[in-house]
Amino acid sequence: MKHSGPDACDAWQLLVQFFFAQRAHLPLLAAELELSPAQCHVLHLIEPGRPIPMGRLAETLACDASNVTGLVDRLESRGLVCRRPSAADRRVKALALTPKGARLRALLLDRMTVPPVTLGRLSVQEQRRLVQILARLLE
Amino acid sequence: MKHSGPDACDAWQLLVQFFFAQRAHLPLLAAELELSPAQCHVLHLIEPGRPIPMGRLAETLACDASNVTGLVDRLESRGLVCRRPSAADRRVKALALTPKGARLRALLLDRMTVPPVTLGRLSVQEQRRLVQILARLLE
DNA sequence: CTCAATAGTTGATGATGTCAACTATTGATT
DNA sequence: AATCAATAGTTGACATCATCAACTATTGAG
Repeated sequence: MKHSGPDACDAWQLLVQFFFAQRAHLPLLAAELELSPAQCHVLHLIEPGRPIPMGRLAETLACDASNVTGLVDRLESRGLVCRRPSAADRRVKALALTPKGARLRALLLDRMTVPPVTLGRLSVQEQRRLVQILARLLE
Repeated sequence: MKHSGPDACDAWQLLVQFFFAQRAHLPLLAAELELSPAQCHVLHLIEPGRPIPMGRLAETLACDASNVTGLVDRLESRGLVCRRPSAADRRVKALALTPKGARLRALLLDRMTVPPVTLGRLSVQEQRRLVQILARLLE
């Protein structure tokens, strides 16, 4: 018994293709801000004013906790994030953006969300449809 | 003169979000096949029966040529790809999949293109629309 | 109070990625 | 034909990414 029809497979295949295409762009974009792709991902996940425990970060990144330690070490040494011991549980350390980190994050999101020219080939109606569909995909 | 309207920006933002969500899945999926994310990308780019020069690979991956050397060294030592000197230009080496490599690649694509459950939430009509839109985005 | 479980760090190791320097080959200019 | 800059790929040095195992500190259940 098949869960997804041929159209779902086609769509997914295209999304995977899109994913690999983007994967190649990220290092260049990151380098311009003197970040690595992994650091971009971390910065992307720490929302301003919403500190996040390191453990949750490891979970979202699907990587080992010790990897997060190193990643954060480097970001912290550049003054982009800071570790704050949690009041509720003294084992956990919450990561917060410094003002400098928040500015860099904003710049990063800004650069990343400049749509490529190909998006301009779609009509406004198609763009809206795409938004609707993707929103349901990600919810 | 405006290049992209607000809808294009929204759409792109969602695609970026999708990208980061997928990025976290890849290492797990790759590990099941005893591959790294980078190796998945390489394998994805070498189509069976269509050898590709190492330089082109570096270009597509947007990374240094020396990086490709190491990447290919490891894949070759596992018998997944082989370097073939080009007849036309003895400087270039074309990468081809071995039968074993082709099988692993097929397995990889198979696993990657299993649509996530969220795609099933879309109607078939929406799926078709998504396919149409993405196809134009990637062409 | 004890003790297993959890959050994070450390150290060892391998993979990824860059850069600079190198070899071999190519192709254009003289 | 001889030269020489440009190109394809490799090598070595080095930083980063990522895993694992072992460790410390803290928590929470019994």
